[in-house]
Amino acid sequence: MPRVGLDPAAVVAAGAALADEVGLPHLTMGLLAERVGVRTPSLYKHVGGQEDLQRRIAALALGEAADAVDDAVRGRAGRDALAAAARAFRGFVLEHPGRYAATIGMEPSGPDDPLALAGRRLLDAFTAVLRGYGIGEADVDHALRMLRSLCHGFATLQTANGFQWSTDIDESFEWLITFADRGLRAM
Amino acid sequence: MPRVGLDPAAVVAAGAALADEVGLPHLTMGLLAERVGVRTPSLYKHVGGQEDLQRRIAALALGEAADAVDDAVRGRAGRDALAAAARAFRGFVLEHPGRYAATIGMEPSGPDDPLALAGRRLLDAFTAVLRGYGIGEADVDHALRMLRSLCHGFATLQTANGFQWSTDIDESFEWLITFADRGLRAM
DNA sequence: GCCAAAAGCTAATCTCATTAGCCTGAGCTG
DNA sequence: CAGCTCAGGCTAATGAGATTAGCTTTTGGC
Repeated sequence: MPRVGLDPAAVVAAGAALADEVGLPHLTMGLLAERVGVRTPSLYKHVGGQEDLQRRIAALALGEAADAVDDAVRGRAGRDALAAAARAFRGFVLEHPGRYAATIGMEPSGPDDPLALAGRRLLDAFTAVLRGYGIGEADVDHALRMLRSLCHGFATLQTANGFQWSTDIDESFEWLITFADRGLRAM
Repeated sequence: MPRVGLDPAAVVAAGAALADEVGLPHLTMGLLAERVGVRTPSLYKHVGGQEDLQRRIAALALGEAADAVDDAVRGRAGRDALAAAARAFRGFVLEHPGRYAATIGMEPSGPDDPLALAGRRLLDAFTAVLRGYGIGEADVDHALRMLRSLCHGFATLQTANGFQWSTDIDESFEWLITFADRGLRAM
């Protein structure tokens, strides 16, 4: 039995990649095992099971999304920052639909759960965008939720093919950025 | 063997109700069979299988959501209409999270698929809201997608417990309605 | 070289979805 | 009223997937 040299991180990374390829619902332990070159039960030496796997994929995805948004925002402010953040976020979701789907409905088990930390980082990245608009203390949380709903809603609807009719989707997204920017500036 | 008197509609309705109670992922054929008082295989006399069941639940949900939004909007215009529609939509999703979840990622098989018709009705209801704002022809589709992303994103994030921190969620939703209203009026 | 733990594996179990094939009762026909 | 048909139930069987138990082998530290 040649050792493959797996570790939890490798399994999770492979699982995330596979989820992006075949869709989260079709990510099965057997398929993942085949992908990493072991028999199914061997996976349980590295992850606790499907739920644990999905949880770790979710944490990975949120961390990557936070990195992407962070990078995009760095050095920008105002509308530039907003547009860069929104595009980076949507780009990430479209490029990694499977791993992003793993984050939906996943609740951190505690405040030091890696999932919670990654989620916090993503949130902070968007908070930085708002800072450039000089939003009042009382409105920051609401504005954050609005931005998050917009980006999350748009991106998930698009990956689900939820926009049926013909108008160009990228154009709609740019329109939406402009809409949000104007609204925030008008506060 | 006492006949139970099932038909597809009854099975779908029970399935939708059960999905709301236990969550869509936990809706199993066995559980549904028990709920309607037959053995599992008997369900297949009424629906084609899990995928068909979910499809029908989705169509039911979209139709009900369209009804709810339609009713809410009737006789209102402008901000009143927008607020009523948004609240009705979110209310529906929060009250029926399971059946609404069934609609996500579900693509109509053709233009006369009941799913497509129900989706169209829901869309029309929101289009009616926009009419009151006198949005230009070129912007209607974008604005519609924006509203949909906002409502869908907010509602699904809320049902997934995606809003962690403490600020009141209903308050955020009202804030969001105001934000959208101001943006639309400023066009 | 020896030992313990880690990392594989096979075999077995359990839950579900789905299919095959049987049975019956309800309604219609003669 | 007897008999036919078929829709709607049922039991039994199959097959996918997740998971667990328990065995074996490699690997790293002494």
